[in-house]
Amino acid sequence: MPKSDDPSAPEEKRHSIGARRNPATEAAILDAAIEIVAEKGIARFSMEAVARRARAGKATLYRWWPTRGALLMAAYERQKQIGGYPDTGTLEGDVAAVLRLLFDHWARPEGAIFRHIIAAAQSDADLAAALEGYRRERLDSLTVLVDRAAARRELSGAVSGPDMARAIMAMAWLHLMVGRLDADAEGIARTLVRGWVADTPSPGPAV
Amino acid sequence: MPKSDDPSAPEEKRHSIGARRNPATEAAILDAAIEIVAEKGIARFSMEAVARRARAGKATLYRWWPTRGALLMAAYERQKQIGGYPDTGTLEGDVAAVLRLLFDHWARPEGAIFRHIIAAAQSDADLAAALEGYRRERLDSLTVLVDRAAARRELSGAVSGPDMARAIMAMAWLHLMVGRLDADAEGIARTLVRGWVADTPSPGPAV
Amino acid sequence: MPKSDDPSAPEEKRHSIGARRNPATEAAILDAAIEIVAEKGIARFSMEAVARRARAGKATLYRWWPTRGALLMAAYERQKQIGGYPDTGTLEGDVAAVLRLLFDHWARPEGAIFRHIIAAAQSDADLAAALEGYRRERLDSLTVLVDRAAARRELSGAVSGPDMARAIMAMAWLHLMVGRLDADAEGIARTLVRGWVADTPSPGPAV
Amino acid sequence: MPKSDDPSAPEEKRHSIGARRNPATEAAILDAAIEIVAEKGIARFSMEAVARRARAGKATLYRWWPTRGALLMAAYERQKQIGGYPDTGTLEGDVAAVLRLLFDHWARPEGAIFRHIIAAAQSDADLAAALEGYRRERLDSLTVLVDRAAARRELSGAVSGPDMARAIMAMAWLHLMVGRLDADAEGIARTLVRGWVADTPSPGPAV
DNA sequence: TGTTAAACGAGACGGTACGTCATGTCTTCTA
DNA sequence: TAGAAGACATGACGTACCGTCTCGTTTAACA
Repeated sequence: MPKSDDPSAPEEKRHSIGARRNPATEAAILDAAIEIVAEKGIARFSMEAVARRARAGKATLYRWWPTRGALLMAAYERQKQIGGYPDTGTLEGDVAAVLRLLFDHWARPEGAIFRHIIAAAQSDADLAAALEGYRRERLDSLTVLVDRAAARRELSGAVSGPDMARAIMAMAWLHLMVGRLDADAEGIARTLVRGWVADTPSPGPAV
Repeated sequence: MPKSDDPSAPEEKRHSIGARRNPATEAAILDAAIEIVAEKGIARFSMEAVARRARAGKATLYRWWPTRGALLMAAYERQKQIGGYPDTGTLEGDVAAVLRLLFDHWARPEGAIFRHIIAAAQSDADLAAALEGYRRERLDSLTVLVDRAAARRELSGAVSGPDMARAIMAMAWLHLMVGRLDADAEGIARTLVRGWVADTPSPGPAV
Repeated sequence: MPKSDDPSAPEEKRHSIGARRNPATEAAILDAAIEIVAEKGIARFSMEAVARRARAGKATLYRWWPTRGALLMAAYERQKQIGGYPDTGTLEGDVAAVLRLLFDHWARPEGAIFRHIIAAAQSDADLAAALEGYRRERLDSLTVLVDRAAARRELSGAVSGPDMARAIMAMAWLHLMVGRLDADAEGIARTLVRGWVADTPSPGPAV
Repeated sequence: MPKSDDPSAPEEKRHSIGARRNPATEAAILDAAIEIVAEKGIARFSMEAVARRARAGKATLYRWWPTRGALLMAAYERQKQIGGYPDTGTLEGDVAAVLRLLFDHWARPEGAIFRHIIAAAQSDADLAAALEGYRRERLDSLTVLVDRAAARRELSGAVSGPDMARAIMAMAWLHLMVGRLDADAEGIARTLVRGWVADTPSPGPAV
C-alpha cells in the first residue's frame, strides 16, 4: 500500500468558508492525526499522511500547526480526558490512584501519543515550550492531592507541595518513557510517600 | 562531496585492511557522529551526514550500526565517563551528589546525546532494548548508594533498594527531558529521602 | 485519475548498478518524458509526472537533468531524426523541401516538443544556452543547401550563405510557434529566394 | 500580506464602486503586472503576486482576466506604443527601419513581455488565439510598407505583399526568441528584399 | 604463491517526506 | 454587486535522507 492512506470515508470535499478557519477541516485533520497514530504508530505519522487521510492540503496543515510537534500536541489535547483525582483518604492512596489513572490512560493507543510528544520536544523548541506549559498545568493540578493531605494534617512538613508534585510526575513519566505502564502503582506511591531513612535522629533541622 | 559537511581534515583515504573491521574507520565514524551532534544538534545528525563527515561509505555505517539509534547509542557510550559515586556519609547527601554528577554530565554537549537516545527509543524497538539494558545497568550501579546506607543502618525499611534506585533515576530523567538540569539537587534528594507524611500515628491502613 | 500516471508496464524495479549512471534508468525516464508529452501534452509534463511514470525517484531526475527544460531537450534529442536534405536541383526547391520536412516532423506529437523547448528557453538561461548550441548546429547544416546552389552557380551574390540559413530558420520557427505547420512550403521558399524588388536599376552596390 | 511583494505605496484601500468595474482597480492590477515582469522577470509573475502587489483580491483578477496569459496580454497592450513606420524611400530601407524599431522596443524591460506571451501561448489556447489576432493585425499594418513600395513601382511582382509581411515578422520574431535583438537590421532587410538567385536564365522549372 | 573473501569509499537508485508556492474556487464581510 | 481578504484542495516544486545495491580497490587469511 504505497500511496492511499485510505481516506475510506468518501467525505465530500471541504471548500473554504471564507477568509476564516473552517472547523470541519480542523476536525478532520485532528481526527486523522489521532487515527494514524493509533493505527499505524508514530513512525507513520507525518504531515503528508495526515493531509492525505484528512483530504486536506498540506498548506492547510502548515497554516495552523507549523510543525509536526504542534499538530501532535493539538491531537493529544483533543482526545485526552483524565478527569479529577479520586479521594482515597490518604496521601499514599491518592498518589497510587493518580498513577494508576495515568498509566491506564497512557496504555491506550491514543494516550500513547504523549510519549512521542515528549520525544519530539527534544528536537523542537516550540513543542518543548508547549509541553512545558502543559507540564506546569499538570503540576498545579497535582497540588490538590497535597492540599487534601495538608487539610487532613497528614504531612510531615519536611517536603514542599510542589516538590512532591514534581516527584510524582517524574515517576509517572519514567514509566511512560521506558514502557513500564504495568508497574505497581502502590509500590511507587509508597516509595515516594514514606521516608527512606529512619527519622529518629534526624541529622538536622529539615530546612 | 556534494554538500561538504566539511570533513576538514584531508585525512588520507582509509582503505580496507582485509576481511575484518578497520578500527580507524570505526573511530572516524563515531568521532564524526559525536562532533555532528555537538556542533549541529541532533536534527542534523543523519547517517548520510555522518558518512559524509567521516569520509565513509554509507554501507560501512549500516554494516556495523543497523539503525540511526544504534549509532547514536554507540557514540554516547564512546564518550561517557561518569565514574564512581562519592560517599558523603548520608544517603541524602549521596543522592544529591549523584544527581549533581548526572546533571553536570548531561549539560555538556556530548552528554546531551542521551536525551535524544531516550527520544529515539520511543520509535525504535532495537534502540529501546539497548536503552533498557543500559538502564538496568545504571539501576544496579545506583544500588551501591542504598547498600552503603544500609551498612550505616540509616534505612527505615519501608522502601526497598530497587525502588529507591528507580525513584532517583526518575527524578534525574525528568529533569533531563524537560531541560531543567539546573535544578536543585539537594532539594530533590530531600524530597525523595525524607518521608512526606508524619509516620507517627498512621491515619489508617495504607491500602 | 489523481495519482497513477499508469506506469502500465509492471517493469521490474531498477536498482543501482554501482556508483555510475544506469542506462536503463536513463532510457526509462526519457521514454516516459516523450510519452507524457505525446499523450497528455506539455502542460502535464512535470518532473513529478515523469518520475512517476518511469518509476524513478525524483532525485534521480534532478541528478542528471537539473531543470525541466534540460529534460525536455534531452527527450527531444532522443527521438528526433530528420535525416539529410534532398537535392531537388534548385535552391528554391531545396528550401521548400527542407521546410516541408521540418513541418512534417514538428506536426508529429513528439516533434511538438520543440516549440515548448523554445518557449521554456525564454525563462531558463541554461536551456536557452543549450538551444542556442542546437540552433547553430542546425544553421550550419542548412549551409549545405547554399553550397549546393553555389556549386550550381545559381546564386546572385547579394546575400551571404549564413544570412540565407537564418532566414530559412526564421520562417520555419515562426510557423512552428504560431501553429501554422500546414503552410505552403513552396510559397515560403519563393518568398525567400526570389527578389522582392525589380533589380534592374539596383539602387546601389550591394554591400 | 504574508510575503510582501512590497506594495510600497500605502495606497488607500480601493473599495467597490458598485456593481461595475472599478477602473482604479484595473489600473492598479495592470500596473502591478507590468512592474513585476520588469523587476522580477516573468518567472515571478503570477496571479498571486500581482494580486498581492496590487492589493487586489485574487477573485477580482480572475473575474476580468481568466488566465495568466490573458492578464499578460492585457499588460502588454497597455504599455506598447510602436507608432507608425518611417518612410525611407526604399523598401529595403523601410524594412530595416521597422526591424530596428521592433528590436529597440523589445529590448526594453516592458517590451520583453512579448516574448513571454509567445512562450505562454504555446501552452494556452486562449492566449494563442489572442496572440493570433494581434499577429494578424500587425501583419496588416506591415502591408503599408509593401503598398508604399508598390506605389513607387519598386516591386518585382514575384512575391505577394502578405508573404513579404510574414517574412519580415518571421525574422523579427526569430531574433526576439533567441535573444539576438542586437542583430544587424540592414543585413536582415537586404537578405529579405534582394533575390538570392541570379534570375536571368532560371536554370530550370522551379520544383 | 596465488586465490578468495570481506571491508571499504563511492555514489546511483527508488522512495517518502519535507516545507513552500501557485492555481483556481469558494465564502464572508464591507462599502 | 464589486471588491478585499484569505481559507481551501490540489499538486508541482526542489531538497534531504532513507536503506539497498553494485562497483572497483585493497588487504589479510586461506589453499
